Amino acid sequence: MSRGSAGAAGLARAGPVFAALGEETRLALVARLCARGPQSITRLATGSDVTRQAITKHLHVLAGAGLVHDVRRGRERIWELDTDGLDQARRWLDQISKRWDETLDRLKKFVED
Amino acid sequence: MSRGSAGAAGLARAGPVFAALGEETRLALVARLCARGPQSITRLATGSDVTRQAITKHLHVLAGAGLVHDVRRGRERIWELDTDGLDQARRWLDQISKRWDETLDRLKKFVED
DNA sequence: TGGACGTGCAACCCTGCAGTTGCTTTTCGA
DNA sequence: TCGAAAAGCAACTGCAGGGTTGCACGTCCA
Repeated sequence: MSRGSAGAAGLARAGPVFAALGEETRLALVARLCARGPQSITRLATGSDVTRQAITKHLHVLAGAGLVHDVRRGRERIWELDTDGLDQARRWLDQISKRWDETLDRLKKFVED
Repeated sequence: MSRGSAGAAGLARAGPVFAALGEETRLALVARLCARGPQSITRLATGSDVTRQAITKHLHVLAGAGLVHDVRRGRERIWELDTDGLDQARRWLDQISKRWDETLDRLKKFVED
């Protein structure tokens, strides 16, 4: 595979990221972490319409996709955003858009001949 | 929220896009459309490990998220990529990354005082 | 005009997973 | 040291949605 992050490998990496973000509660979680900075689980759960346990599960999914990571602080567990996963997904979208344009150009030339 | 596409409105739009891309079959479908250009349903189904009907459902989900659109041509229905949806998702990711950096800077200054 | 091809529609099965409840463990502070 | 706060663990429920099968409908062409 010599095609960069839009190939099979990049797809395999971007998949879990999109899957993680493709859920309203998790997307809201990411947005909240982004807006208000690193927070504990209970803090994230207050004001949310789901249970603390649900939040915990979602955070682990996000962590699995490389979107967040946690730091223990006393009896608390502080979660904060991880931009690496976001960059991964963005790069994939970039590549797809670019290659799509190239494909259209190729088809256009092919038709014109 | 008057902050552009990273706000609640942008989140509401980006959600379906991520949800659509957050499924292996659909992600592969997008990649395939990107690499080989516009194709009919049966063409997309051949070589895939799922049924034509499954492909059809996935295409409708992608269309709902503004990622693909279809054109009838005789008895065929040709599907092609729609970069608008991709751009939408990319803008959301951009905003999140940027605002996250700003948040970290704010927190840093707050701690240093 | 009839058969082959491409697609649409509807009912159905079943797995994954979001969400909850109840309990235990760990840590802080008075 | 003891109660409260924060989080972890495990079992359970319910439903959305991915996938299939079967059949009907339009379209092309020999």
